[in-house]
Amino acid sequence: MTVFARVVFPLPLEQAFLYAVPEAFREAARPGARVVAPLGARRQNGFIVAVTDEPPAAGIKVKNLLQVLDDRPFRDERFLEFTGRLSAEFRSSWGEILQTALPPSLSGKTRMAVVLTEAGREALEKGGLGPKARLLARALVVAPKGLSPLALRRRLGGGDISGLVSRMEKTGLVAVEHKAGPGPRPDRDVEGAAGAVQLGLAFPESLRQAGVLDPVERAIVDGRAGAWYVFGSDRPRRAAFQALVRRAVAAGGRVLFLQPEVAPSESLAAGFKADYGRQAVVFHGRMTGRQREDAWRTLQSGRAALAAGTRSALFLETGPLRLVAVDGEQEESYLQAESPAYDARRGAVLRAEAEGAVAVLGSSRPTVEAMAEARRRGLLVDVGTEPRRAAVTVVDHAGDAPIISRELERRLRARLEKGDPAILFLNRRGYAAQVVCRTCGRTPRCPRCDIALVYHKTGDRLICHYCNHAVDAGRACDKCGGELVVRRGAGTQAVEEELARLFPKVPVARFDADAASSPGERERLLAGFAKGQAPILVGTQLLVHQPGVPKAGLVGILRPEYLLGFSDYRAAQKTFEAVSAMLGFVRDAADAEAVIQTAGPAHFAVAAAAAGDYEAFYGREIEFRRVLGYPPFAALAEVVLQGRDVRALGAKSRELRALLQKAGPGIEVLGPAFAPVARVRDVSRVQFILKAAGRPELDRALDGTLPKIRLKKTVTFSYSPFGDPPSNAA
DNA sequence: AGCACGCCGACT
DNA sequence: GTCGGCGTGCTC
Repeated sequence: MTVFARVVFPLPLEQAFLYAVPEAFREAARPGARVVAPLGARRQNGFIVAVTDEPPAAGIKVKNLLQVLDDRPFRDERFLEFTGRLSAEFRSSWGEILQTALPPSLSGKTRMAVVLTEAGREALEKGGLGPKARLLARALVVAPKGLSPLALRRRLGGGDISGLVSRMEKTGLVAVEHKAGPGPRPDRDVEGAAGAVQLGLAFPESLRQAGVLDPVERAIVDGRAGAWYVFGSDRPRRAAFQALVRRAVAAGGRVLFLQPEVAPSESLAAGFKADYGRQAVVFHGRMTGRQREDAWRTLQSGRAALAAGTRSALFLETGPLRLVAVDGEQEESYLQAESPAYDARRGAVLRAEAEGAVAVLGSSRPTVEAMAEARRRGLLVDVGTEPRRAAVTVVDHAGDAPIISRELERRLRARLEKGDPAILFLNRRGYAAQVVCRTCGRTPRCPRCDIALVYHKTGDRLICHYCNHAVDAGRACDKCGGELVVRRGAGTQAVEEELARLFPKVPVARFDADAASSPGERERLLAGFAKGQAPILVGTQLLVHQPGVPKAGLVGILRPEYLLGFSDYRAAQKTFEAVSAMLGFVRDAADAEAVIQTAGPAHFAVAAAAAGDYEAFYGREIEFRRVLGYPPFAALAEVVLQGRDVRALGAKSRELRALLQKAGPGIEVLGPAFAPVARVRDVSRVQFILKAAGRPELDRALDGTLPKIRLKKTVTFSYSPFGDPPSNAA
């Protein structure tokens, strides 16, 4: 009887491939084992996801596996099941997900090398080669071990050389060698769980509402799976998470704790170590290979009870999981858009489910999608919201008024006299896009990205904010040759200048992508502000996600309504989130204050954020979603097609539209339209929005149509951390 | 993705 | 006849 293995590869392919398992590998070829298999003309590392004795369907010629790299699976079947569900839900490659779940020491791929043969060397010396072939041979002469096809291609200027190489291989000028992948993993030195858990004086925070966490704690203690949402402000929420971590660790379990950013993960791990006297591991995408390897080894030794990190930590091998926590649920950094696409918030719930652990998401300002589902399913744990102590003033401020209103100026002056620092937020760099042609009125646009260029006073230049393409601001209009004039707009640079006019003696630190382009520069700017050398800090969204910014006595938020202009059904939520996050930089004290200058003070997202009233925001937003049929009341998918050739892109997108419309009743097709970023580095982007009552309808439509469009495409689905609501949720 | 294959125009 | 670029389709 022949045994077959279903194998997935770390390639952007959704399908699995069937291979026959040679007798010698029978024992080792189990789900989760890494293998080398022939795929087309190459040898390719992959992962066994299933073993079966069912013969292949007709028309499929199975090949033998070449090698099984592990004598035991690199992860258990529950982890495999989790990644399988994740890949299916996000329509991303299972193999790519498994590849990212590999410790660095195992992530090496098989290498292919093109080497020059003796005949090739002779031909080169005799000059009997074409120009291109000669260049290739020259590159190989200096590389006796050969070059990978990719490296070779780069050395020859990046063009397609596959035809050339295969011809040269046929004529014996070059040979293509295959080098084996890395050997089996070294044996682990598993110590088993370390000594008794020491519950120090740690975790001093207590919950006001005793008992609300009881069901969650019971599930952790009993070792049951489950999912909950902890809603509340920072202090009670932290207390709740600490209580849950304590339960999980006391029960001998491991904790996976996801955070939106690196800094809180580091402090969480440090606090845990101090409190428990046990190891904790930090993991995030910016670590070096060596650091990742160390983290893996610590986890595999069994000494660490807690792993904290950003979205990539989702795949760490922790040992027996009891709790998967995700704080700051509203943060979009949990979403990975590039292949393999996945959402770590949904991933946390899926992983907990597969491994019999409890998943707990938390935030002080949940996405409405998560909140709605948590309520509907009875998963909401409200740990209480502490009122904000600082005062917030909303100033009605028309778009053409001076950048800094009288009101803000007055309060700034008072702050400065008290020696109290201030932070101003404005989400635009430079001077804003107000460069126009005096004759035809057009705004110059980036020739490659098709967005408005932004005037930067430094160097008197116009700069594209997507690709950094820059032109002289003194040039003539591209369209009519007229004179370009700079109309003063409102970017961070203009704010800085206005401040210099209003407060000539006060140094101002500007923190945006221009002024804070390097980590060193960022540190220097923030240190200057922290030490009081520059009592005013002006920043963009970049500042919001910066660790270690000291809180201020006054925070000014300028034109937050700008965010509402995005063509996205989540614009109000994004605005509420951004304004709330900026308000988080006000010192939590009765004498501290914030000023919001906006042309849309009546908009509920701005008003609710100003009032610190999540419920008010949620009530309005969920109603808006219901009325317009947006998630969570419908399932939505965004399909983005990309291509260099705009005409081909247009033809393909019309074709896709026709296919989608035929695909079924119950699918609403919006588009094609240019994506918000219509062109980046010469690649144009066209998007469709698909709306349907539920996810199954979307999948059916996409299954039958997407494979027929041969273009680079990405699909993003509406967000749902607890799983999709039923189609009739409305 | 990466690779083969086949087509076509350019060059010798 | 080569050579070299490019589009298309497949990989168990």
